[in-house]
Amino acid sequence: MPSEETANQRTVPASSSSTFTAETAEPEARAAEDRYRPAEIEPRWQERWASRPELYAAEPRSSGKSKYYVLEMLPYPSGKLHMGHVRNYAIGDALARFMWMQGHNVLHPMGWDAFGLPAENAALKNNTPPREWTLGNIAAMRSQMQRLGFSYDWQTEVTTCLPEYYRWNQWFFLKMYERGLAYRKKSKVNWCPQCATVLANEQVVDGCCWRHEEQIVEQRDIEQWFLRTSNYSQELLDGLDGLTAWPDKVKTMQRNWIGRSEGATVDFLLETGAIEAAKDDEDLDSSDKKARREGRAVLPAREPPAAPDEPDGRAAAPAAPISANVTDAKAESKAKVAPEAQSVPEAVGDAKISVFTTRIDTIYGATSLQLAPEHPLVQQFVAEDAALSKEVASLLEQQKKAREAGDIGAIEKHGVFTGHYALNPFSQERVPIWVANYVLWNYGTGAVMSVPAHDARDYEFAQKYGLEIRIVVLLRRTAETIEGGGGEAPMLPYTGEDSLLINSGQFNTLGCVEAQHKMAAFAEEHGFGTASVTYRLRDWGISRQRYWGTPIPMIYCDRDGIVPVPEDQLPILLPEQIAITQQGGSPLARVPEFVETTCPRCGGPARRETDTMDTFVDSSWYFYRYTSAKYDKGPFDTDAVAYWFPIDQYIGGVEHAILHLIYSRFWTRVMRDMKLITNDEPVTRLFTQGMVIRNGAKMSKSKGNVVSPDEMIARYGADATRMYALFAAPPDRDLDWQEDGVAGVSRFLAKVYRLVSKYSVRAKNAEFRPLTVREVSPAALKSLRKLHQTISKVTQDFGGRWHFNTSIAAIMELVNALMAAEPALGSDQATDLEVRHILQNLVLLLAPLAPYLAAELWEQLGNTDDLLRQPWPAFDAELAREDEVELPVQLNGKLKSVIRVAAGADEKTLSEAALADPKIKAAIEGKQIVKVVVVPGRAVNIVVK
RNA sequence: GCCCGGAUGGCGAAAUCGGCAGACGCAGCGGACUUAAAAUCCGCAGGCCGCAAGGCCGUGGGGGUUCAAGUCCCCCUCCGGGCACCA
Repeated sequence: MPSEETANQRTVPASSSSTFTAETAEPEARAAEDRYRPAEIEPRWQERWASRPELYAAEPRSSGKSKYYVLEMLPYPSGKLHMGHVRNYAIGDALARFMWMQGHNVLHPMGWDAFGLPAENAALKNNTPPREWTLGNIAAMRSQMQRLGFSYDWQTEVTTCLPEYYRWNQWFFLKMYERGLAYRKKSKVNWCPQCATVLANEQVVDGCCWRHEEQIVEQRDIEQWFLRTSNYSQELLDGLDGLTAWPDKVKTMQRNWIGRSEGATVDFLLETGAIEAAKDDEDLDSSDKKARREGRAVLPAREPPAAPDEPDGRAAAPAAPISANVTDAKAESKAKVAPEAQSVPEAVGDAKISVFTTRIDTIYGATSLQLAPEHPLVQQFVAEDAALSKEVASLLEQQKKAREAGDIGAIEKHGVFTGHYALNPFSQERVPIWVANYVLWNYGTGAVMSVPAHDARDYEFAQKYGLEIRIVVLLRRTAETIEGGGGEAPMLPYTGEDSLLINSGQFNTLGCVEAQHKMAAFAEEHGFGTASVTYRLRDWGISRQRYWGTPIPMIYCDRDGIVPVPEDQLPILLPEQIAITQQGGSPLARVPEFVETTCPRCGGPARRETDTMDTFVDSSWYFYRYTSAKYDKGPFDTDAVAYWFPIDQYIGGVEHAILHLIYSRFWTRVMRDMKLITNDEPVTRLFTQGMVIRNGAKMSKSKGNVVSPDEMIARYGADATRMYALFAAPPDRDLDWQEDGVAGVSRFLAKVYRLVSKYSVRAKNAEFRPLTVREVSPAALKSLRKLHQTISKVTQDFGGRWHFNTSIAAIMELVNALMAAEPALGSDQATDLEVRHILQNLVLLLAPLAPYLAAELWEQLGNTDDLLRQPWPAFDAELAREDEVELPVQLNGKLKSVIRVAAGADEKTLSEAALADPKIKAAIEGKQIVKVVVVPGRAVNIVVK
């Protein structure tokens, strides 16, 4: 038997000392007495791992193992990792290593979100080309990651600023253009007059330019490319219900962002004669509005109609038929104008005003209409009324100011009567048309009906301007007569069961909800409205007037208008020799070699689009590329994606809850509709880790509370740094960085090192195999029990809640227990087999948490194969079982004593044992026992009086 | 204003199903080893009263359910985050 044999091979007689020490004759023995030196261990293993790039590579799809794709959000290559990165990656790495050990085929990649403005700023500051700066930063950060020992497969590395990657951004863009999902239109952007350039939203701080703190950022209308995210609003919303393993918080944020609102659009006819010219002059924007109002998606003016054979009708809606002719004609004429010179004339009018309302049931209480200052009809009114024009300009200015101050919610309500009236389609009542600064042009139809009695905002406005406040909803229980309007009106917005309509013609006596349905149906029947749904989610403007991004593959030709770059001409390379200056506008526009090209259609001279894409485009699909990072026939190998997707676990900061995570859900659906992939969602499980804070604030340079990972590694080692990041708090909560805590973890690792290396010589004598409870020696039983209890605890934590802090605490307890049991373990009371079993399993438990130390000790225990592919320790319930347990005994719910009883004792035994306890006996002396509550395995409570 | 989180010793935290509140670690105190220090090891440690045995109080505050509440229910306070004249 191996156990006997190895026992005989013991090199040192156990009787030589009460605790076993390896003899100095052995070379390992000197190492064994040595201290834990991460500065020596870690670089040694880094070198060994670096020389074996296949070590962390996923196995072939045919491996037969079940796949597990674990991913951390890719970083922007700023040049240095911060502690937030370390925490994020330590979580992912622990999981990846655990999953390998659980026998999965693991994909665990890393890449770089490498386009973006900081590179241009660095270029300005240091006169370094953005590419050079970025690639240098990547190299530095990659080496930091390697020093931290993360198990990334660097063979699948993705860098978004390289043409091999961004050409597929361009390809996707062309595909979306073909499908009507990419379009160009004029839109408002942030503009800094001093920089003479467009700013990203992130560069606008409290309404001012980030470089010129006193400079208020203006809104300018600029032609931009948009992706039609709004086509997927409903699907993106519905999809959230299926994401059961996403945090509720993130789903709620996305729901808010998508902002679905159910209601109705209702047309108010403009009073006859108001604007002669308006009649029958359906223009671009008004047809847009009409389409919106009719619940259809709006197609842009200048793009081909959507393909009729849409896979499932989800992606693109048909063009609005009413305006198709007009649209096409305009598209024709406009396409011939140079892009810079293009301007979309504002709409000139409509014979009716559509309003979107969630409260059609209150329409009889609408005592005015309020239009947004930008509403086309307002423009028309203004044209013939100079005084009104001034007032409207001032309203617009107020709105702009408020928006710039980021404070649109607190704007003081102002409005002006236009002098015109519309007709309420239900009551035929004349309703004054106002312009108001609180009505937003980019939501709903840009016009609202004002019902002061049942809406707080409308009430405030009506009070101020003396408009009629007409109650049309009563609390049913208080209503006496319909005609008299006797009864109590509900608190402002009320639609509950107890509601009752009055003053509402044929709809009187209905409840609000019922009325909403009936009135929408009525409007539809009579052709002046329809039930409709509005979303807050808007199309995604991706044009950036910047250099360091993906060039948008479009060409402007004087003859042929906007012409997409033919696919076979991709990639459109970003020119690299370019002077970065502070001059405004797109830097690429000043590179003639880039701009000047020939039209793919007519061969004549033409100009390239000089804007680049938002970098969120890059990160919307990068994780698909990891599955086949070197593939060059498409963005990815669809078979590889089919195997690996969806991502099993995605880990990152909650700050990406909306932008990146909505965009990538959108992109996934577009790719699905393109038949590239079959999954609807990219990510099955999402985990958002907490921030790393120090001295009460998020680590940041400006707060001066940053701790550098390099410094921590130099002082305590990568293992201790990582493990502290997992130990100091559960991963979903904010983590308070305390350097003393890192020192504590480091001390713990040193203790493990001493313990294992002290007995490694002895352990090597025995094989490593499972033990049964029958064969273990009495001296080792306690340690083995603790070991298996720990295995159970750690395995549970990894599989479920990810509370690595308690896993680590459990392993610390185990090590403390082993130290206490050292006399027994070190003597021949315990066998080599048992020592090996305990130490080797301890090392396996540590493998995902402290990979360097684990690898080192794994080798000291005589193993030569890779720790990463070892099976996770097997839990033996028999070995873990305690035969005696302590149970609290309460008196009237208060702890009075603790009894030791056999595990699994029945109620009667427990009750008797509790009552026999001397402390309890004394305490209940002379009292009457009302009852004894026994919960086996939990507690005994004696109720007395 | 609306929607999410959170509040437990000097500090980070634990208590997964309602059953010994404070595991584990940090900082602290005492001791062993040492000429000394470092390192290491052992012990103490929620608050108040008490020489002690022991008692009382204690998970942001107030109420409730229960044999039993950090945990469940109702109300409130404070802190963090998201959204916001969204019609």
